[in-house]
Order: sequence, then C-alpha cells, then structure tokens
Amino acid sequence: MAAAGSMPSPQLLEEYSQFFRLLGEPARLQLLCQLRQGAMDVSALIEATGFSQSHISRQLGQLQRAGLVSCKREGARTIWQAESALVDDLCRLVQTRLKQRLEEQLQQFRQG
Amino acid sequence: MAAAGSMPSPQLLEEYSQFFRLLGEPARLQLLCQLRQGAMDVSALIEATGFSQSHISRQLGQLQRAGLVSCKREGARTIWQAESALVDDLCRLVQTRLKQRLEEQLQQFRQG
DNA sequence: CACTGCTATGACGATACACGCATAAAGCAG
DNA sequence: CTGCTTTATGCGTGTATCGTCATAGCAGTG
Repeated sequence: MAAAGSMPSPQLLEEYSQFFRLLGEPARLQLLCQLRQGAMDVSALIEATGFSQSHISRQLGQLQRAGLVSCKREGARTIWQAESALVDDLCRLVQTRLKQRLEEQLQQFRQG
Repeated sequence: MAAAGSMPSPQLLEEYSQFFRLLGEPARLQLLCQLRQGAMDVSALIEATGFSQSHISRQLGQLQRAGLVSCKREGARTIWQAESALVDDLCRLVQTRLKQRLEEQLQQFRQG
C-alpha cells in the first residue's frame, strides 16, 4: 500500500506550497470565502471583515496573481469576485478530514 | 451562480488556515510526499531531503500533531509514516488548477 | 481647475517562524 | 558503568510577511 503516488518535482512542490500558503493566511481565506458569497467591492469587504483597506487590497492582489479572484472596474470602484470553486473543494476535503480525526479522538476517549 | 456555499465560522476558518499553513511550507510538504513513498526513519529522511536532523524532527512533530503522520519506535530508531491520502487529493486538485491556468495563459498568448 | 471618494502602493514596525547549533533524553553494545 | 547511536528540544539568529500609516493614482462632480 506504499508508494501510491510519485514524488513531485522540486519546482512543483514549491508551487504547491506557494498555493497552500495563500490559503494558510486566515485573512486571505476569509476574503476568498466572502467573495464566494458574491462579488463585491473593497468597501463591502471592509464592512464584512473589519480589515483595513490597504490590507484587503494587498491580499486581493496576491489572490489575483494566483488566479483565485478577478476584478472589474465600475467607475471609481473595483468589483472583486472569486474565480474558482477549487477553494470550496479543498476546504470540503479538509473539513471531512478534521471531522474524521475528531471522531477518532472521541473513540479513544470512549474506549480508554 | 453566487453564494454556492455557506460562509464558514471564524473558528473553522482558522482551522482550515492552520491546516493549509502546514502544507504551505515546502520542507513539510516534501517530507509528507517523501513519506507517502513509504515509511522511513529520520536518517533516511535526512538522506532524501538534505535537511538537518533537528529541522526534520520539528516538522514531523507538527505534522504528527495534525494527524498527517504517525510514528512507531523500533529500538532506538523511530519509523515515520504518512497517515492520510488527503494530501495526495489536495495536491491533485491544485495541480489540475495550475495546469488549467497555464493553458488559459497560453491561449491568451496565442490570441493576443 | 479644485474637491471628494475609492483603491493601490511605498515605507516601516512588529511578529512569526524557519533553520541550525548545541545539548538532553532514550535505547543498545561492550 | 562508559560509550555510541538516534531522536527530541531549548536557544539564538536571520528572514519573510503581516498589518498599518501615509501617500499617490484615478474616476467622478461642481
């Protein structure tokens, strides 16, 4: 049952990590989830998250470079929207794993 | 097509990020992938990755607390093994997305 | 033009964490 | 017991990056 997959190349490993690191920041993940609810501008994101304007703008920039969000200008405002359902899938997988792990730990307590 | 999923709670968001942050470090991800190839001790991991012994031991500790690896003592040595196929699934999803994104960018070049 | 509102970015302090060195703890051989 | 081996951990340092402040750019209004 070992060696199920092949070892990714160093470059690929670096790319994977870079991607996961984006989601490893709670602020960015929150912005992403918020935008999954619907497109909005920075002001709305400030209202929704309480983060500072510059902070939000920076994080959106990083997410944009990764292709996870996109923006379109509407007059002076910039409307941002989430680009991919990938994050939903990833979170779902992680959630399943976290739940499973908690259940295992609960079993340990019941038995021990 | 908006509001496909519901907004995770702040605690859950933090847990997700914490998990992704583990994979956001290339060294940890590399160790995980290496262990997916088969169980081995720290010496073998040093040989395979070139990291220092203390560094590897620390990263394995973090991965263990997250339930991604487990260990069993064999005399003086400690044999580590990857616990879950979750990482494989996550990497596969990310890889698909990265590939898709590169193809889109290639299309841009062909058209523009 | 000036003035206002919205967003992006340079500069910077604070903080987190990777990474190695030295060392301690634990197991085996003599 | 004394070494030898393997792994875990306290400590220090360097680096990355988060988050804020101030400011610049940009679109609209009068």
